[in-house]
Amino acid sequence: MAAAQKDAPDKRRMILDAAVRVFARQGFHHCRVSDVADEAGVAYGLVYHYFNSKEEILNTLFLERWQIMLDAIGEIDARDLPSRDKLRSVAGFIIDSYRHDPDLMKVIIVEVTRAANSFGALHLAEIRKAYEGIAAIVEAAREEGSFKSGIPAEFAAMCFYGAIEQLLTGWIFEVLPRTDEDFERAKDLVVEAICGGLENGEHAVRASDPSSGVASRPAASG
Amino acid sequence: MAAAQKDAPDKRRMILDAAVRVFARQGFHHCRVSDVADEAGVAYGLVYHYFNSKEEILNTLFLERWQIMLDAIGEIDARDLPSRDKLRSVAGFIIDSYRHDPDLMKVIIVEVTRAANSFGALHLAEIRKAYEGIAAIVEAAREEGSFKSGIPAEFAAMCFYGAIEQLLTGWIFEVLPRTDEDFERAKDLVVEAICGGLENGEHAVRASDPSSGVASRPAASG
DNA sequence: CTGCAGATTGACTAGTCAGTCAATCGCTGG
DNA sequence: CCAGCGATTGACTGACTAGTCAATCTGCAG
Repeated sequence: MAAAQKDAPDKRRMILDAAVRVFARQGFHHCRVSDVADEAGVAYGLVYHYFNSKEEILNTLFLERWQIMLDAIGEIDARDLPSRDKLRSVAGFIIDSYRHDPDLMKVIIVEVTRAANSFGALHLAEIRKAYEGIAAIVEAAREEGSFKSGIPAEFAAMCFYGAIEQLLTGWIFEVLPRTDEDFERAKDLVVEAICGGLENGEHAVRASDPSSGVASRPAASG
Repeated sequence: MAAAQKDAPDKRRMILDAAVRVFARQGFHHCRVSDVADEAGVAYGLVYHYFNSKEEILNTLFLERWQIMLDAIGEIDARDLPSRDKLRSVAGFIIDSYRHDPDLMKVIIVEVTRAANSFGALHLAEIRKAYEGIAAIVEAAREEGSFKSGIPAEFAAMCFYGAIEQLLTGWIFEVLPRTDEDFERAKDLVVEAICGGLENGEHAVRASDPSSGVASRPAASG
């Protein structure tokens, strides 16, 4: 029993950690279960001793990490802080998650978060909770008047989360620099961009009437 | 030759259109080439008459559409408009692209844009051009002083594009409502959120207009 | 020492599917 | 009417791999 609780979780964890590396390197669909087993240094069959399928490994990885994020968002929301600082904390948490384990975040974003036909659909409810957690922060800000009432909280949450996920994607694809300084700066910049806006407050540039002829056509073909 | 330009492109186009539907419905990895052939109403082998591989179909779909978007962004940038209106046009174009052909945009976002290990990496340069096109608009705004100089144009472009892509993802996953009105409103809201920011300018407009239909998305869901 | 139970092994099976290819179709020009 | 050629067909193959399973190992309790 002591062995069962010392060795067994050990190998299981080794398999999960190996899977993160393999999935991140080759992609879930382009790797074999034997790649994971080899990376973990265990026999092929042992993977199926701990997991029922290849997919279950990915599910486990996602759920483990996502729950941590949901807990973090909930905890941040409960703090007594200005709304902007709460969003800054959320951005900081997600960015630090990437910094701490880029492979895992890569796998979650690439293989789950955007996989509308497989894992994404399966975990839709979980993914949604993250939006809702952020929306709760925005909603409180709207009610207290610090955020615009004209932008629905759920909509604002999507924009905010989307901006952050795009930054992670930029790092994953190596189109954005990845020094410690870049990560730290990004935390502040993304909050400034979304909460404060891109426009200069001083100039107070008024946009033209949105219903006017600012044409946008998707160039219909076929 | 008349036949070659009338019939041949016809079947080819039927295969491409069928592939969009099948890829969107089942996902690129979860469908068979025979599914595409069946959907198109052609024989299996004909797919390989027009395309060298299953992947080439996806590449073709992506490149066709992405080029249209790059052209649109370039054309919008060249217009004589305030920067905010340019970004409004870009957002409008992308959102209308989704509205016009949701399956195609779903495939592009789900199978290419976020597929860091396969197609995404292959088309990284193309994807990047979109960021750069948006960044050019932001950069002009910074130089003329209407946008904050403290937020790098490339960074702002990532946030802006990320917010839009997240909206599309929300529609794809059906977590956001998809009426015509929702699409139209989203165009203005995303620009207001990113350019104007979520925060209230100077004064909190607390109990100004609670009955207005602007903020009418109930957050009552559990 | 013995036997159980869970951990571990890796060869094997069963099924899948991308891509091939030889045959056939159908148009067009001679 | 035929020859030629691209378009079209769909059965077939070769390669791949997720998941199974019977054998083996290991630690421990009796």
